[in-house]
Amino acid sequence: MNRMTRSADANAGARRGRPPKGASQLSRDAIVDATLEVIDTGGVTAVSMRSVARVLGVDAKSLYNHVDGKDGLLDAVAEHLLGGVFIPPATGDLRIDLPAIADAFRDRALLHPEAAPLVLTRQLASIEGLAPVEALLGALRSAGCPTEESVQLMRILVASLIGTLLREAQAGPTLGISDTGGIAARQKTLEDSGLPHVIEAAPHLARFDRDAEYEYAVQAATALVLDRIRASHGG
Amino acid sequence: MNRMTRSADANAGARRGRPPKGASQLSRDAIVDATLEVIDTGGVTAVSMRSVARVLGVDAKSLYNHVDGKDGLLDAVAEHLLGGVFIPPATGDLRIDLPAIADAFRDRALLHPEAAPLVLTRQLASIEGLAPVEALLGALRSAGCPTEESVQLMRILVASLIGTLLREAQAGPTLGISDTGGIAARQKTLEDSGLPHVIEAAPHLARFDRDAEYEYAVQAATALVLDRIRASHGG
DNA sequence: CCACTATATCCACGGCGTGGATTTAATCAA
DNA sequence: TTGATTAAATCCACGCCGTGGATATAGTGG
Repeated sequence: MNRMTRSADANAGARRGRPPKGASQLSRDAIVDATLEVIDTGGVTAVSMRSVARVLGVDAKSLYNHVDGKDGLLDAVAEHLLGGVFIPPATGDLRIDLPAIADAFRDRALLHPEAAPLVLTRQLASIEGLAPVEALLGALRSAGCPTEESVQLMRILVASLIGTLLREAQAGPTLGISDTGGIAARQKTLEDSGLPHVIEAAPHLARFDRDAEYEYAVQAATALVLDRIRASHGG
Repeated sequence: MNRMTRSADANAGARRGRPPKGASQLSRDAIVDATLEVIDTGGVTAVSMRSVARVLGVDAKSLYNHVDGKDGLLDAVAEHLLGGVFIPPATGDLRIDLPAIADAFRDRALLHPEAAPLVLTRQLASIEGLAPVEALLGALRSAGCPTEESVQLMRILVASLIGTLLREAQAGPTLGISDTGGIAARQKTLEDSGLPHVIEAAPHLARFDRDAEYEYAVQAATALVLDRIRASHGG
């Protein structure tokens, strides 16, 4: 499962100049892959020019030939993930198409859970990652929603999707199994807050079902859009 | 506008032991204030134990007596901001109370724009910052919404508010004045995307009116809640 | 008065991002 | 073919960073 195994590791006293033709070239893609490996292992905070270079068996400064510093590296990772969102063909039914777009985005964003904050919070200037926007606009427009309102609705949908996924990603690798100890502790904390409605709702607040929350949010957002469209051009 | 001006600056060869009674004691609040100063000046990335200590005219390790490392420092800042959310008394009308809660949260989150990501993305285990949750639950419950559904709706509201404010904060200090050059450039980029609906909507996508987007999002979220409640216990 | 604890500084270590110099190989112009 | 240019790599070094550990000073409780 190594990278192309340039040398053993840690890059001890390697060749000095540009690598000969046949030799394995460092590439932007390989760098992004290595970075994702680091992220999966130790989280985003474990990413450093040096740690990524170490995975590749390469000098840190070599990365600069393919990527624009650490920030550019993280941008590249976000773009790579966002660019890989696969949205199924539209059916023309918003009740199907909106959830499908959201699902595609979610799948990609949570593929590498530790990398989710990157995907969800980086604002990239690039063209990559526009596919979901295009798909959402297409779905809304073909449902009869005028252009400007489509943009507004699209923004709301994206914002609440991002908010929902951010929470899901931050909830950690809690798989909902035998986390009951954590739940009980959380509930106790909430009950100690002294806030009446928080106390009343503590059992529900302490619990967290990733899929159920996501489904509920998507369903609500879809209903919102349908209402808006009905009210706008139907009434 | 200095901190209490312990020494001139950079803390050159200061006293060595515990400060005498009358002398200015370092405090958690002073540290949080200094951190916000650093954030306002240079963004979250400019925060370091050393930079904050420099502002206070103090050794970096002194901060550890009041704050649990750098992560604890940032948590303290987030808690401080979240704890200061002031929510006006409820009127009983969701159409007024929900926007009021959102406004209070927004005001506080954008008070220090560079610190917004902290407030919006940190998950804090503490009791602080539960006020908005309490207020939202109270508003929903007193509108007749059952406990569990109130929790679900509250989560949706929080998620979309966070998503919206995150976008607003990331949009940078664009004050909407004479940014037309940037708008035009953004529109050009979008038109080069090759995506038909993006191209069609480019003029709207390129533009960004902070307040208008926020108002629209809050209004939509409020409408969503009203519909849900009507459908649920009214129908 | 003495032990203990709280609060401060100083020192030091290993890791970080990256500017700059150097080395090697590929590529292109003549 | 040959020489200049460019691309891709390593090495070196600087000034930051978080923080572990030692030390010093002052308050505090028996």
